[in-house]
Amino acid sequence: MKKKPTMQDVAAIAGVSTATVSNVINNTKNVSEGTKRKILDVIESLDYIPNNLAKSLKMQDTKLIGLLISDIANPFFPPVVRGIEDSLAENGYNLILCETNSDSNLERENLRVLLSRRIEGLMVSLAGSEESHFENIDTPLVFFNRVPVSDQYNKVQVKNFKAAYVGTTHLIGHDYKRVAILAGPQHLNVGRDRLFGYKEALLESGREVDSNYISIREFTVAEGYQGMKELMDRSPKPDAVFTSNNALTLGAFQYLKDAGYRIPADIAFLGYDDTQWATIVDPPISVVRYPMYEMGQAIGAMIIGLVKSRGQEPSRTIAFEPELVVRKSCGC
Amino acid sequence: MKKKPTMQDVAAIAGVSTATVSNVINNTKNVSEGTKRKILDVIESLDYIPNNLAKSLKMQDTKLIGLLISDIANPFFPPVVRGIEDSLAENGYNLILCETNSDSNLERENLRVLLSRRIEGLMVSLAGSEESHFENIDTPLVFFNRVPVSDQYNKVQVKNFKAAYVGTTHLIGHDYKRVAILAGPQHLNVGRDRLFGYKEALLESGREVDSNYISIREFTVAEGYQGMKELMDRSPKPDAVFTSNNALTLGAFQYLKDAGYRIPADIAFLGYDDTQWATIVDPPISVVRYPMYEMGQAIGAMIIGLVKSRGQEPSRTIAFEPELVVRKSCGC
DNA sequence: CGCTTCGTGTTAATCGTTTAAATCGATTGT
DNA sequence: ACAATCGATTTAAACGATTAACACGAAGCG
Repeated sequence: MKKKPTMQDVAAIAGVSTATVSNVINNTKNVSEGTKRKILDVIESLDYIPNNLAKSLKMQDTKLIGLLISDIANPFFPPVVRGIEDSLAENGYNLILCETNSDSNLERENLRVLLSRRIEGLMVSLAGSEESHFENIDTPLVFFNRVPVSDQYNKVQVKNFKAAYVGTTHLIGHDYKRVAILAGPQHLNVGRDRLFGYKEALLESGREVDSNYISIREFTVAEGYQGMKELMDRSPKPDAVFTSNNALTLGAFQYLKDAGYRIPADIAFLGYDDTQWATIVDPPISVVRYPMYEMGQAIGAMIIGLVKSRGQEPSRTIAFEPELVVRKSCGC
Repeated sequence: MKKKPTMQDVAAIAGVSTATVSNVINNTKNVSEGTKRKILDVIESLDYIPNNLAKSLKMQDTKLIGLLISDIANPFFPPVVRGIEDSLAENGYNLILCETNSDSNLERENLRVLLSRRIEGLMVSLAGSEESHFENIDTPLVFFNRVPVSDQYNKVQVKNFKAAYVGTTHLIGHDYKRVAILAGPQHLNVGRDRLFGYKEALLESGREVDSNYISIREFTVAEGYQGMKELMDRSPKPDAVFTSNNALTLGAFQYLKDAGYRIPADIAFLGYDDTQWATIVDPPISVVRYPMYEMGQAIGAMIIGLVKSRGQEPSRTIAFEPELVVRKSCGC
């Protein structure tokens, strides 16, 4: 761990000034072939790597973008993050990752740290319903997935309402009589909008909304399991269910298996997000899905755009279309 | 995007020197209650957030740790990264994530930018078999998952040999006659060691190693599918298979389902890594697994330890024990 | 009363770059 | 022959923090 060589060192050994060294490194001015060669040789022999902190300080840019999410282990995020990373890398930016564990206080703290690191842009999937700490930051900001309602912000979203609407309508269309939903927390847009979509589909086809067939749960596997059990304990039992998040889907499916229900004979099943296992379970399950990698790319592209335009653009929202993938777990 | 206030600004408005401001922010010297209050007020009113670049430059530390992996969308990584993040956050470090897409050239490039950002430590799961670019860096370094053979490095590993050995032995013990393996690339330690473990188990129990029952494949779902097909086209067919990676497991399982084989009646199945779907497929599959989150924590703890001891410690290797989880897909 | 000690606060150098402005010798044009 | 121009290089001032060294008035002490 000896001290790393600096540009001063390079300059001294090559017998030139730091300005010249800087100029050959960045190709920013003409330097004679001779001195250029000499400098490059010294750089090589010292294993000199420029200090980007100093450069960033002087240049007022860091090529660093922050990402603030609840939990990378949530299967929704990895493909999205992959898309983001690819987008950023293409533009020479690096990603600094912070997890909030869905805790708004941690979110606020992490936000401060990121800002003090002078990130040039920030992408966030909200921890909770608290969003005031984002109000006056003057760093380009893109929300995705869990987004605030206010449209003063840039967002990359999913058509949550439509996803649930399309899914529920599909089930209704195949003549299931008692369509249930495993819904998410109502303080999150993703929870609310999907429940609304479900209700609207019911109402539009002349059905009633029966709260017995609605279970509102946290977005976890365990809650999905419990929620599904709760729904199947109703009498009469629902004959179809839409699980409005991937964790809920997994938990619900597990319960139905454990309890010995046959799908779709006893109950039709429509899940959320096209996870790896959707096609290998028995029966392969139908789902409402989004192009997650592409969403990630869009998020990355949007933040880069904002950074380059120095935040002059008006706020935009991109909303991705859901796609219904019909397999064997419900009417088809 | 107006210019952010600096410590100079705060000092000027509060009518003190920057030294004093710095001292109240860092609690590093006694400052009278009065001036402290005044300074804090100014900080508040300006929304002043210290510039960490300047601090890092002066202090020669960044509280930044690099992570170099092939692809966050590989289901192995998310839980590990979660563990790493938690470990780092606990110690006030941030994570900067780079993906190599398993390309050693990209790996080398990313390494350079990370070093130029003056990360204090680096964690890497190798892109390929090329590792020379890590040879002379004097930044604390921890390899995990895909690691170099040389024991001059710090590593957090998995007992790959043992995992395959234990798995294969289990299958042999339940009297399967023709135990096959879906093995990984032999230029990676994880591919090699698992194949060795399989062979060793066979030999030790007096069996022969039959290359007809070995399919060497890339670690992808598609290759798993093809590889499984290849194995089932042998005559006589294998009556048990060990799939030595999670992607291979998924692909292989998919093929067996598609081709209509019954598990374990037609073929016993032993998978790798305890993924979310292992328990909901039919039958629930037995697997060899590792505590991924805990591995992540260990990796994080190790790099922090190295950073704090300034790299004085001798190289260490931590190797996690595999655990055999027996479900319904093979003899039990 | 003179000397030290103490509590607060300031001065100024420093970290490692970038870059506008200055320097300096050689070349060019008239 | 002399000014103007040009190309290559250097000088030195930033960027925004930290901190050793110093300054200064008040208090303590023999």
